[in-house]
Amino acid sequence: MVTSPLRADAARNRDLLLATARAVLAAEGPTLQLNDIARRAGVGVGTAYRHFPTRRALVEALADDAFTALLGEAREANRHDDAWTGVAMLLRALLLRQLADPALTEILSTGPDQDATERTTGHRDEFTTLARGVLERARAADLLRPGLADDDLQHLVCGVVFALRIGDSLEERVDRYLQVLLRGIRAG
Amino acid sequence: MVTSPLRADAARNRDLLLATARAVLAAEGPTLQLNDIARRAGVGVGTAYRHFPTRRALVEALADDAFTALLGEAREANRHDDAWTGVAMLLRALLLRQLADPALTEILSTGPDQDATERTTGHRDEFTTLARGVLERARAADLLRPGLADDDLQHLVCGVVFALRIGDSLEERVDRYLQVLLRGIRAG
Amino acid sequence: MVTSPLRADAARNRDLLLATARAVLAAEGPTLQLNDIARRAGVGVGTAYRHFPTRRALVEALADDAFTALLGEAREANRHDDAWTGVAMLLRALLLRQLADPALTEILSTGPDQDATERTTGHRDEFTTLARGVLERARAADLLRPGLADDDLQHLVCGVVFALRIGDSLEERVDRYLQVLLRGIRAG
Amino acid sequence: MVTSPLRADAARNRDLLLATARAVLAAEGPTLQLNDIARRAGVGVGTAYRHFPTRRALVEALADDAFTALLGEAREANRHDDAWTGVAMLLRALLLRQLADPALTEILSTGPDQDATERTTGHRDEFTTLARGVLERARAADLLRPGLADDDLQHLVCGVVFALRIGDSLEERVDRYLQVLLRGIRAG
DNA sequence: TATGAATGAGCCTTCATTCAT
DNA sequence: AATGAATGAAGGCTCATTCAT
Repeated sequence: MVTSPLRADAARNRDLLLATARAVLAAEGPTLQLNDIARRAGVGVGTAYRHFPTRRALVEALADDAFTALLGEAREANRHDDAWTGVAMLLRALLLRQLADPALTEILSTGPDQDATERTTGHRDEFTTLARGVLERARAADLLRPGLADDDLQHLVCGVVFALRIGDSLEERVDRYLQVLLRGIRAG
Repeated sequence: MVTSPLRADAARNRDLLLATARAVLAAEGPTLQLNDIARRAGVGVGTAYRHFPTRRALVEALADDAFTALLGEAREANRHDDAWTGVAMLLRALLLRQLADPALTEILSTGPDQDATERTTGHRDEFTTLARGVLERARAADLLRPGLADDDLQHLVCGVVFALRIGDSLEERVDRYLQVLLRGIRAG
Repeated sequence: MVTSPLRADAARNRDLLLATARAVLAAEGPTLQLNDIARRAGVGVGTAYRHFPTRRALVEALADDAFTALLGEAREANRHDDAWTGVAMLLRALLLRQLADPALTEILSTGPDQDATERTTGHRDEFTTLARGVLERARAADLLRPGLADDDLQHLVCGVVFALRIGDSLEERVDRYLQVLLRGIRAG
Repeated sequence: MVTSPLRADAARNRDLLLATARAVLAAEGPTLQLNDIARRAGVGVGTAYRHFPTRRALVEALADDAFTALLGEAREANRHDDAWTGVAMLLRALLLRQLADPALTEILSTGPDQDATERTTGHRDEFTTLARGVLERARAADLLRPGLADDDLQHLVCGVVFALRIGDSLEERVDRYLQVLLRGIRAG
């Protein structure tokens, strides 16, 4: 079954809702209210529910661009000659993409069983595969602290994101925290 | 003026409410609702509000034991001969206490301006002082990665707590993550 | 922009709420509770709040007809040839409209700063202007006891309404009290 | 049955409650809350309820002094040589006492059937008798507008009180409004 | 398909009153 | 007699979701 292309007006509404939700998410934190988004988008609640039957579906749609970009960066990390540089690229991308889009953090911090769309599950699987590649290479070269599972790394990055969001002046702390993480997971 | 000891029945209710809240917090996450706690404790809503006028007051009361214990451990870390061991003791205590009591994480992850009681503000100040002592000693011995502020450390530990809570089998991951953090913040 | 006409069902609910509120107000005094009105109207609370976001908005809507009618009568009073008859018409209308609709008394007895709608503020302003016209004409002809401000008159009528509502058999006392007032404010 | 004299401490508490209630009434309007009064008086709620089992009982106790003083003035009015002066004295006293003590207005604006104490009922009866005397004398001398019942006068004064309380700068309006009333009720 | 009115469960909070201490 | 903790009905309001138009 192929998803039928949206009618022009339906597509416009969908984009409008996403743009509005993104703005609200950035400005007011992760308490998305479909009602509120619909009103601000100048669209009926019913329309909002048609496009995004659950809050989760909306969050996934919001995160989709960031997730796609992240996959591209993960592929690049995988291709890089130097194994450790690959790890650094991967984690850096994972960190920055989440900082730039809180919706992505919500997706990555929760289980795949909560995914509303197959698309997100697919992204998740692909990312897992790519990350495994990057990390296995590093492990093969004894660059990674022994005992760290792939999931551990992903969780730790989420943790760093959380740590960064606690205080102010986030931007100037990003590299500091990233270096701590990288040094911490490195062998030796 | 000394706070008068509670009447026996009042003390019983207070404890009942705290125990209930602790159980709910552990089982269902940080969405404490005073009404709900009161109902589950088999106590009138009014009683809950008398003891804890706001959600924050309840969380602080919940966290109080853990916070007190943490202070004791921080003092111990401060007294330890070896500066680096002191740091490890401090961060380990900070990590374990939060894992054991989610209320403590809420207190530590939010601003002091939200504190409802002076007692909590006092704890916070004392912890800050103790931590500064521990960390300054380590800095004086060039044991700590340059550029890390005291707050950074506290935030990073909160981040590790967050990371640990994302997945399952939390206990077996604790030491792994803690080692990553310690290695990451160590100089050299 | 014209206020769009309500959908048929919305209009029905609005009218239902107003009718219910009017009945309750007449029967049980000025303690309007939105929750209660909604329940009695057989309508969800949310519906009540959608139509009347505050108690004040409801009271203003209730008083609207009476206020509009009062404005008509005030215009008529203003146009009447005889200045004193104009005064009598004005005060009589002010008195009778309040007796017929307690909501109007609430509006007139409280400050314009509490108005929820511009419409009510507009009514209030227009009434003030009309009343000033009527009273100025009477003052110019030395028919009004010196020293009485426009506001005094309005307050005194509210006072007479209050006096009438204290006891029973209201109707037969109206003219008596009105005559007392008219004689009292007349010069000489 | 004679009311037993209060123990000294009980009398002290009673006075304390009354003084507090009077202050609150003056400062914050007629929404007396027994709980609140008790707390402000530094007395247990239970004690407040012992002394004043209902809100009404408290209001009556509050009004008692004013009511007693009013009776004295009514007697004086009754004794005055000039019948019309007697009326003026009576109404003036009735007006000023209410302005000075809102509790008195509440008593006078409600039915005798709501009285909690016999004492208040007695006051009410005595006042009625005295007022009847004053007014009958005036009627006998054809000084009073025909058709006005004793109750009408009392209600009208309550209305004037209400009118005075609507706006600001109450004091400077008292005499103006009182003159309106006196002129209005006078024959001719 | 789009709309937005309607719904009502459910949370927060207050306060009059009772009753154990 | 005094105290004040406990109670819980009740009111205010929000918001996720459904459904008539």
